[in-house]
Order: sequence, then structure tokens, then C-alpha cells
Amino acid sequence: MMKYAKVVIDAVLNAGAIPAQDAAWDYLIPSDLAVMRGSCVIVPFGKREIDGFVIAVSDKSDVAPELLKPIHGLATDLVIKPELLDLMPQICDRFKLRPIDVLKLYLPSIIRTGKPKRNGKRRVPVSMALTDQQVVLNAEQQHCVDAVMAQPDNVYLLKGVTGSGKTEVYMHIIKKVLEAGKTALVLVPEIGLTPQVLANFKARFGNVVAMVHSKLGGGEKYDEWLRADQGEARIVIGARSAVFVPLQNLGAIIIDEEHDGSYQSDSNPRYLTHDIAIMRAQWHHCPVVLGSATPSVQSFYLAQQGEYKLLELTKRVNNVPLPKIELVDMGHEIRSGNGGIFGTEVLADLITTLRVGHSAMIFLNRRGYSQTVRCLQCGWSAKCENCDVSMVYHKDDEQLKCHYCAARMPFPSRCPHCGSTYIKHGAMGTQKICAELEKMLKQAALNVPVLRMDTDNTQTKGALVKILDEFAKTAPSVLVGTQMIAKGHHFPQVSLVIIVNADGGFVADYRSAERTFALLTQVAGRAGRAVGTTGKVYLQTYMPNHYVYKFIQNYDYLGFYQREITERQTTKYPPFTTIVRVLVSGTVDTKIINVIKEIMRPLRDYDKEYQNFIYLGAMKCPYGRLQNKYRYQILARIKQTVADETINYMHKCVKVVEELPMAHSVKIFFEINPASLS
DNA sequence: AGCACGCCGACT
DNA sequence: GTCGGCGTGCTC
Repeated sequence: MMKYAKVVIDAVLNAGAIPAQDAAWDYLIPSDLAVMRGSCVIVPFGKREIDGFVIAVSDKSDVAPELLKPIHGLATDLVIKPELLDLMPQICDRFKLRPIDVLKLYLPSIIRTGKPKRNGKRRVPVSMALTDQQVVLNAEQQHCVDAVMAQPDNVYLLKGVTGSGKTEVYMHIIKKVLEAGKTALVLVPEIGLTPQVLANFKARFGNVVAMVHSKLGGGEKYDEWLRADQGEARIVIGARSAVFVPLQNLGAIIIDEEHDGSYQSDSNPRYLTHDIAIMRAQWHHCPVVLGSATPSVQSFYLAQQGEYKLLELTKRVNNVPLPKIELVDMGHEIRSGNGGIFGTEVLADLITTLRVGHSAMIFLNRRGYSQTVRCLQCGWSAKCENCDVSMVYHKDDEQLKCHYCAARMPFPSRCPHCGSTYIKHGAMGTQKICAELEKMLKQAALNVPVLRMDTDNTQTKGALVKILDEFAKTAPSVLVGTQMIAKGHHFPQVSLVIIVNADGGFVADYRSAERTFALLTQVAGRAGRAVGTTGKVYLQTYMPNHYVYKFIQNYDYLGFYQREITERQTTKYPPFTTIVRVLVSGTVDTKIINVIKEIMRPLRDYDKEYQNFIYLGAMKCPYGRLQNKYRYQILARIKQTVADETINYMHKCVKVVEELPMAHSVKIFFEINPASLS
């Protein structure tokens, strides 16, 4: 009996043929080839040979027999598991992705690009070292573990202050999961940054742990992936992409630091890790545990709505007091003649701290800093009057623009509030801070090493860990860095943390306040982690009265959340609306504009008829030209009650235009609640 | 993406 | 007559 395979092919087809990209192509299965559902195959396509994935095998085909060609061979012996194939249509629908894009996420890229071979020596499976740490859990922690194990078919939001022992809760859940013969997936924001977490898991569970992250080379990654695929590894720890690792018989999925932005993929294909994790967990009837000291507004809202089950850890396990946070008004410093990087009191305290032999961390919030326009004299910043978000500086036409409505204004030469000419949009680099700092320490006759850590000097493998090690063993010393010094490192000798420009996180984005709250709370947590010391945190700001800082200072998550969710409700931002962005890019700008117009036309009619949009508009992107390609976008904010149907309609409109000849040589990206609008 | 097909103007 | 321009359409 002849067997036929439905194959999704990995070919980039041009505009006129785009419907084909969603379809599967039928091929004959040669009798000597072991092809099954999930097989990765090589097929003839026109005059070419291309890769494809078998999504179904059957005894018949609707395609005329004379058109059918046989599958040429297998790209690999590995087979995509039924679970992931089952979820593929659901993932496509949620994120408006093509089947091929999702299928490609299921395999390590090395399989498709080169000849993968196992890199490491084959590891001998070691009996699980389930070291019982004598029921180390306090009552709160135990309650969390029990709750999760009692009702596994749920999503849990585990909210616990820094140092409340969330990791220990994860470990106990995993231990129970392994005892039940199942496997566990642990997702962390960026695994290269949390060597301690990994070491802990390896120490506790031994060789059944596999790690998948971006710092691994292709061969190593493939090796770890294969250990999970073959059932050799039963715990996988990894960053975002590890959510697709084919562990079988999943018993729990944990997303640590769930608020972290890295869980949202910001390049194609775009997806949200939480959603994938929840889909997989539903398939396996296992729990998802979202852990954070500062949950995302979205997740906490869903917990309030009863969609997620809220679990809380309120006590710090070792009773170390939280560091005291002091706000430093940098506008006041300038007005009183201090134009330096640090406030007067801050610098004095830094020198004292180093003199007594403690270390300090200096955090530079550089991200997006250059976009925010601010008066250095009075702290005024450019805000849109309709949308309550910061306006963004556009270099090409020297204008300030709102990304959510049509508001524009010229870049002011004088501050509209106080009239000063000290208006800035510029970044202060880590190098500059280090240089200045070394000068200052010399003046104070202090011979203390200053270490720098940022994306520039941590690209090479192991560089990051090396800097952290050096900082850990050199006391006193100073570590200057960006985001990456904020993540879960434990340095007992650090008693002082300085946040140089706290306001840097405020970019034109409704999630600015949320991100700032989470990041600065995490940074503050680096100070005074040793028993018996109280750490201190200086938060330097030009907006000392901003509500976010009051809540950070008081470690008041709930207060912050309530204020934020009220604001989102009145200003109509997620989770009360859904944002859709359609990005069109290409080398000919007139073509792009035509495509944008063509997509907009039915959307405007739709808007007239149903009024599902809070906002609908088209504009040039903040970076209007990138890599020699022009970029325009459609932005929509949709009422939450009609979000699904409206997103579907928008996507349909995009696909219709995508098939027209006019869409030749332009690229269209469709994003739901995008992380960035640049 | 590639490649074939086909319907027009310019040329050995 | 027929050589070659690239618009249009197809690839299981």
C-alpha cells in the first residue's frame, strides 16, 4: 500500500504564492525510507531540494498522482514529538505565525544548518542525587509546594520578596515531580547570567540536569537538547528558547523571574514564553509556576481575576533586613553646583564604604536613555498630552513624537517648564563612569579596583563569569554595569548600591513604570545580603516625586500594582486592551506606503462599523530606516472584549495584501502586544 | 527564491 | 523571420 506524507516545506516563496506557505505539500513515501509524523525530510521542490517537516502520514492523497514526487531522504533521524506537533496550530493561531516558523523552533538550529555531532563525551547517567536538605522549608514554602502538587492542572503565580526562598520551592516541586517519574522544565531569564542557580540545581539533582542557553556553542546545545530528547536528562534549565525542548512526560514548568522582558521574543518569530509554557502544561496536565518578587502587571492581574492561582512568600528566610533606599534629587545637586555623576552625599558614602572594606555596585540604567528628552534644570520631560507616555526623539526630523497617537512637537530649544537650555537626550556610557570613578578614587587616595561589566565586554564565552568571580574575591572593589549586574548574583561583601540614573528606564512605553519598578527593586536587592549588615541603596533621579520611586522605596508592590492597574484602566492600555503592530519594511519607501494604505483601508471601514479600536493609526517607525530599509507601521489598540476577532480580522487584511503583486519585495511583520515599537 | 512560459519590440 | 526584454505564475 502506497503511503503519503503531508510536508510543510522550508521555502521562502514570493508574494504571489504566499497561500502556499500555509499549506502542506503531499509527497510519496518510498518504501525503504522510515518516514513518520514528525520526521524531518528532504524533498524535491521544483528544481530545488529543500527541507521540510512531515505533519501527517496517510494512505491516500487528494493530489493528482502524476504530480506527486517521492521524499528524497531524512534530514535527521530525530522526530518531532506528537505533543509539539499537536500544539503547532495553536501556537500559529496565537501569535499569527506560519507553520514552518513554529516547526523550526522545535529543533536546535544546528540540525538545519550543519552536520550536528555530539560534542561532549557521552555522559553516564548518574542516579539522582536527591539530597534531602532535612525539610529546610518554612511553613509558607511548604504550603506553596503542597498547593501546587495538590492541584497540578493550574497556573500558579508565586510572589515572593527577594530572599524568600522561591528557588527552594521550585526544587521541592521538582523533586516530587521526579519521584512521580516525570520531568521538569525550568526557565530563567538569561542563564549565562545566573551560574549560581545552575550550580544549585546540579548539586541537588546531579546529571539528570541539562542546560540549554544562548552562550552554548551549536554542538554543546545540540548535546544538551539530545539528552532531553532521549530521556537521559529529566530536568532542563534554559532561557526562552528552552520552552520548546522536547522533554517527555512533563510534570512541571517553572518560569523564574516571570516579569523579565527576555521571555518575550523580540525578533522573528515573535512569541511569549508564558503562553507556550501554558499550552504545553495543559497538554501534559501539569502545573506552571510563575515566580517573581515583582510580578508583571499582566500576570498579577490574571491572578487577581482568578485565572492564575496566587501563592505568596512574605518572609525572608535568613531574616536579613531589606536595604534602605534613599532618593537623591539630581536636579537639586545641579542647582547647588554639583554637576558630577554622583550626588555629594552619595560620593562621600561610597568612599566611606570602600574605606571600611565593603564593596559597592554602580548600576547604570542606559537602556533607552537617549530617547527620553529631559530638562536637567527642573526635571521636565516630554510627555504626550493624550496618552500619558513619554514622547520619543526622532533624529531624522528633530521632532518629538508619541508612539500611540498622532501627537508631534519640535525638539524644544528651551525647556517649556522652566526656560532653561539644558535639555538633553544622551547616554552616559559605563566606560565614562569607570574613568571618572577611578579619578575620584585616586583623589581620595583609595586604591580600589573598578570593574566594568556591560554588553561590550561580556560577549565572549565565560567573560561574564570571570568578571563576577573577580569582583566576588576582591574586597573592597567596585562593579560598574548595566542591566546584567542586577540579576540574582549573591555578593555578601556588597553593602552599597548606587543607581546612577534611575529615570533611564522611562521610555515611550506604557510598561516603563512597571519595568523600572521591577529592575530597580532587583538592583536594590543586591545590597547588604550578608547576615548582620544593613545595605544601603542610593537612587539618583531627576524626578524624585515620581510615584514609582515612592513605591520602590517602601518595597510596596501591591501599592504600585494598584496604582498602575488603575492607570491602565483609565488610559486603556493592556491588560484592558490589546496592542497590534503591523510593521512594513523594504527598500522602496513609496511601495511600503502603498502597502500600508492598502492594509489600512479595510481596517478604517471595519473601525467605522464596529468601533473595536481605541486607537488606529499608521506612521513612520521611530527608526525610520534600518539597515537601508525603510520602516512604517500600523498601530492599533483594541478593546479587550473584542480582541480575538479584531486581531483575526487585522491579520486577514494583512495576508490579503501580502498576496498582492504590490507586496513584492516588502516584508510585513504582525505583532501582538509587541515589546518594542522601534 | 528560481525557473518556464509568453507576449512584445529591434536586429542579423 | 527570431532574439531577448522581463511581467506572470508555478513549484506536491
